[in-house]
Amino acid sequence: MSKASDQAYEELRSRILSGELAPGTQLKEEELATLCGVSRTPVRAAIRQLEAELFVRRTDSQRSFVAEWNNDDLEEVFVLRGMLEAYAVRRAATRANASVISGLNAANEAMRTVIEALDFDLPAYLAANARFHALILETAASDRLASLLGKLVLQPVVQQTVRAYSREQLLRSYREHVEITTALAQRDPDWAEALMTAHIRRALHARLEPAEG
Amino acid sequence: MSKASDQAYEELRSRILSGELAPGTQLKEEELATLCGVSRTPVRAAIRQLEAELFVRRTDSQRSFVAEWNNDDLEEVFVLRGMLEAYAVRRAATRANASVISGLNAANEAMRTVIEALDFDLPAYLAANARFHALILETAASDRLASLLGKLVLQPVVQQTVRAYSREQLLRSYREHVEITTALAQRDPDWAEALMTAHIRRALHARLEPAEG
DNA sequence: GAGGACTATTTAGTATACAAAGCACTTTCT
DNA sequence: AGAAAGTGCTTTGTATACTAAATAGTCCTC
Repeated sequence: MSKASDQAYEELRSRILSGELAPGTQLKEEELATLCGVSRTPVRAAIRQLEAELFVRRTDSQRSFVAEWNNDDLEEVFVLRGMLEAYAVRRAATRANASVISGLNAANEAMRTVIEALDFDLPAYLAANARFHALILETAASDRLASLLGKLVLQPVVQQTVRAYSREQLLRSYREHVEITTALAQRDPDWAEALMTAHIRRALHARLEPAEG
Repeated sequence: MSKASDQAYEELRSRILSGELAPGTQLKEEELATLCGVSRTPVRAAIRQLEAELFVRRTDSQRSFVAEWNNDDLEEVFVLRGMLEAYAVRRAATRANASVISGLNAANEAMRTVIEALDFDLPAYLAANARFHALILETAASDRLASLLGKLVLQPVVQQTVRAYSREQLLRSYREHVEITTALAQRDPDWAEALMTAHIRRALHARLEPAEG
């Protein structure tokens, strides 16, 4: 995409994530065009993109709304994401080199630093987490897999998941990342896959049952 | 989508499937607009749709080309499709009712009829095959899963796969469908899943090594 | 003759005006 | 009063003209 399309996309995406455009809100092209300071054309492109990424749903009569999430949707996304990320990490295990491993270690260190800090820096945590998963996906070297996962790694979901985490759960998640990294360094696809499956599954349950700590 | 967009989409899709728009061909909006008898706007929408479905790939500089397929791409798609269809049939196993089972049986019967006929009717075979898989997907009742699989059930691939099949292989595929149907009727998710995984995996190998019969 | 920059041509992106389709409200008929 | 049809308003779809970017081809320089 180009300038105006990107602008519209970023603008809408961030407003959806922040909740300014709440779930269920109807997205009207003209209104959004004014909001983003571009014409309807790039707004249309942005909406279609967000629709492909499941941030937006479309009715039969072609009207767009900010997607709403119930527990079934949530479980569905986590299960699918679990399958695909497990496959990704399996592929990554046979492709990871020293530079990948050190990249993963760096992301893990960043995450630990955030967790151990006195005031919790959510954006930094999310960035480190995203870097870890993105690096694995990149190492898996599968365009199609990346394209599918792109539609499932839904930031609002992850965000809420992290909010629901206690510090102990965050630490546990960090340790899982470290162990996955070890499995990759050992080039053990089975180990990596099993760990990733458990990792994603734990995130689902953390999200379904609010943290107790 | 609406009239012009649909028209452009169908037009382009069928020309890609037929090979008239060969893999590697650059898709130029203006040219295609003339071809489809609509303006560039709906053509753009159609191209983006085909891109999401992986029929079309896009370069960094936003130019579009008909996707080319090598064996790695093929394997990747089959593996991903295998995972997702296995999950679909697992869900379907707990949701299938009598009407679903009879629908699957009908598709299977249609497939058998085509295989046993003297001159092989490829479109009829593909239709029966598609009906079987579509019905399972529908029974799985997961919008997101459907959306992901929609991007992977690539007709050109399936088409070539069937061409590569010998009559014996076709019969084997038919029998697998029958057995999957039985597993669903028994509401046995594990059985259904294992069968589906094997079914898709066999299709991959049939495609990779041309038929000997 | 090769490399690099400039220009022309091709192609995609954007804005805008107009057309068509939905939706909601009102009004009318039973 | 309820249902159905009509009408106007809202929203999306399409065409087209214009803008920006990228590519390829040419010419100049070394």
